Amino acid sequence: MIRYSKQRECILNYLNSVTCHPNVEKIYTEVKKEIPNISLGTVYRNLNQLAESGKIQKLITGNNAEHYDGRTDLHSHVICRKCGKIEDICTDFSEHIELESISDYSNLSYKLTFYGICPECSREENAKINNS
Amino acid sequence: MIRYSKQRECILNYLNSVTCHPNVEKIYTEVKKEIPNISLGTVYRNLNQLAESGKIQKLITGNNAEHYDGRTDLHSHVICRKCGKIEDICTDFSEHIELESISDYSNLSYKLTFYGICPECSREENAKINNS
DNA sequence: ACTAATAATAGTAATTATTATTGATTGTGA
DNA sequence: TCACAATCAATAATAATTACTATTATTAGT
Repeated sequence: MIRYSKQRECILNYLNSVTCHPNVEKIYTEVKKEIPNISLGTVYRNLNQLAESGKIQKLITGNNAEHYDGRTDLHSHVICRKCGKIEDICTDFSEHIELESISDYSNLSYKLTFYGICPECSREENAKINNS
Repeated sequence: MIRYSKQRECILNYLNSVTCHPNVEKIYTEVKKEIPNISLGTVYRNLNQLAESGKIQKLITGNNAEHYDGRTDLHSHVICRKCGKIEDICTDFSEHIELESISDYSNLSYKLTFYGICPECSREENAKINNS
């Protein structure tokens, strides 16, 4: 049985209040402002539970640290290869991807993730080249 | 300058000889059969280097452990939500995904990953339901 | 409202995956 | 062949996550 806790509510509220895709550390420090003695384990436990119950989304980014998204609708992300920043992609591809025909796995879903260099990192890169 | 090492060659050979998508531990134990005193650090270092130089592909699966793929062409994977098994998907979607129009990031690429329940895990699931 | 049952918590220890360090060894261009 | 940087094995260190335990808080039933 799942019962209320103000810690979990606070975590969910935070994720719903931002458009970024924070990692656990960021979530921890933000929620700490509301509940100063919250424990990191509590944050992990509740994030997993919220993701399990579909109230938030766990993102797999490859930046060896879990990131979370308050949006639960199907959408894509673009991740910067340099700085690891994550942004939403609004274009919808679902009409092009017919899940049934893909494989013999059941309950199929998909994740479409883009990787690139964000404008800020591109600018830095160019500055470096011009200076050398 | 990159120079030859039998350890790296052995790792690459192993990855090219299998169609599965092993994690570091599996690669380590397999390569150990050829080179018994190889060090785990060496496996990590060479996997990163091989991935960097594009000879193999690092997979981001969410099963908090890196997996690697000897295939370097653009293809998709399907991952079982239960047991974490990874398999190749042959269908090509690239014609549906126009990278340029996606975002203001440069050097864009994408990863399309499917999640589902594999036939084996489905069967287990059904057996469980029938027994209870 | 009171209480018993137990889910959730804080704090901390343990685990797991990965990277860094170090000093010895080895491959390669000169 | 020789000099030297790349690579190695072994091990220590770090980072991310999970597990443990005694305490606190929520909830269902009275």
